[in-house]
Amino acid sequence: MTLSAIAQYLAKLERRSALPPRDRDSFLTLPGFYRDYAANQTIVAGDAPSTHCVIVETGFVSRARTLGDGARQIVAFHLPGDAVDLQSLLFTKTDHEIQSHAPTRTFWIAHDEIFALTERNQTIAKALWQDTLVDAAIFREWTANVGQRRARERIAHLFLELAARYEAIGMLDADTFDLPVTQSALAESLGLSLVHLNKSLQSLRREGYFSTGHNVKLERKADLIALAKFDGSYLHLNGSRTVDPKTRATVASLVRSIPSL
Amino acid sequence: MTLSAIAQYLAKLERRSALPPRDRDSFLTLPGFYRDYAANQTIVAGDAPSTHCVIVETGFVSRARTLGDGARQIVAFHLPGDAVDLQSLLFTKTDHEIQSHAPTRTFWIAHDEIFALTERNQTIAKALWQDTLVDAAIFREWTANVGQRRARERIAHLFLELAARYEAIGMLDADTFDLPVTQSALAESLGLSLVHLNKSLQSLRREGYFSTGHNVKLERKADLIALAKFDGSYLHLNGSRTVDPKTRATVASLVRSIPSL
DNA sequence: CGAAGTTTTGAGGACCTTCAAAAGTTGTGG
DNA sequence: CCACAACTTTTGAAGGTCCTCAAAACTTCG
Repeated sequence: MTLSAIAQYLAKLERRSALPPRDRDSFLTLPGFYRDYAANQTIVAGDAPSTHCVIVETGFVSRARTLGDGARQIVAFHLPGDAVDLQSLLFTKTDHEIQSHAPTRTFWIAHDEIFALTERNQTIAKALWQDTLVDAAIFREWTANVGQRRARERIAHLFLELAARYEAIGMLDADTFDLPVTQSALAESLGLSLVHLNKSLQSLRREGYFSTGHNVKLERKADLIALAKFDGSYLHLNGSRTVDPKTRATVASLVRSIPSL
Repeated sequence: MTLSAIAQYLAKLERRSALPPRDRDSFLTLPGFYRDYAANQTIVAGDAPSTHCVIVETGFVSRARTLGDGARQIVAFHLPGDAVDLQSLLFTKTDHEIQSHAPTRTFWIAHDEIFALTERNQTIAKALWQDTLVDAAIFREWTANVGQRRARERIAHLFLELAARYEAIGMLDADTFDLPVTQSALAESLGLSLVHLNKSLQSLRREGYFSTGHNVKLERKADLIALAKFDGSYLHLNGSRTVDPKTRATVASLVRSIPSL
């Protein structure tokens, strides 16, 4: 049994900070509608007006930015329970394309419904804001990944990120996860040419780091972590804002005591 | 006369959506303290607890992520009137270093003060959230820049982004802006080696695209835009939601009074 | 079984990196 | 105000990573 999109998304938010039961209900009753897509379809076009927030219930989705000359950079992959489009909640236009890579079921919530909810519920507003900040942390990590690592390390890093995120939603089984994208899409997400991505993938497979098919099985996860120098804390998957007030006060006073330079 | 850090930041927020006068006041009276830094100093360490939000009043600041092997990726530059650390407002730890590249004056506001304000003021909460979303859009664009463009185009793109952002705060004068960073830092922001950055810079200068010193003068801006395929809409500099024109004019005139350094 | 899409292979060359050192610049103290 | 140290920019050269082009092999699906 698959949980509804909203329930999955709620679970994701609550992994970071729990919500009171009443808030939970008002979240779960947000009105919206479902929409299904086959693989390789455009869910939101690059220049579409931004009116709804899309949550993935099942499937696999990418967000891409198309540059002037036709080059595309995939800037995020989204798994079940991810909110794809909160990034454009406060803008009138999306600035990127959303695309399905596998049969995908989405739930659509009008922005106005979200505003109505956040305006009367601080806790939820904060949880949503936090979620967009986690996305932003992932964007930064991707910039670092593409800017500082070379092909094999980039691949390893991406696979480890996906494994960690699948694990968080209970969909990592024996270090194996779905990756229903073409090598061409992988290349676009890693800033590599298709040919070079292919050869790098092969060399990693040959060395037994992982095997790939419709899914990826990490065979030598520890070695991959070492190869990519992976540190998944940027994913903020475990409760991060559970700081007891006493600690907070102590830290604050420490900071205050640092003299100006 | 330079506007205070908060006033500059408020002006930045209001360029996107105007605030009612009362909200403006509660924003401007946020308590905090100033801290000054010489060039090339660490403002926030990579593993520091996240307790305050830092606004740049004057100077030039970078945010960088250090990878396991010592490689660094600068993921953002911040100009006067930018809030550097809103990205970690809802986390307990920063995951990046903040560094000054020129003599810099910062204003520090405790997170708790910001929470207290946003909890009683929806409009401000939304404006701050929106600001973090704009930052995220810039992160995405940087990923695309590093992933899809080659050295000369990357440089052109970065310079055009900085020019647009300086222009928005009234600090672009004859297509000239301050860039008080070493080539080494530039290289770290663009995912290039120092040597290759240097040679690419030289070739662009030789062809008359721009001249550089402590500041950058874009001599052939239109050609640069074509070279980089630059489309600055991701910066969300002009009112993207609702700005009442009168307010815009007021703010603009305030901003105009900020002199160049 | 054929058509369309995807992965793989090969080869040549461009882009970019690394290493190492020289030249130029900035800041400091005598 | 000069001299020296530290830092930054520039140069050269060799080599690796990665890209482009082009075509073959493989897979998927109607």
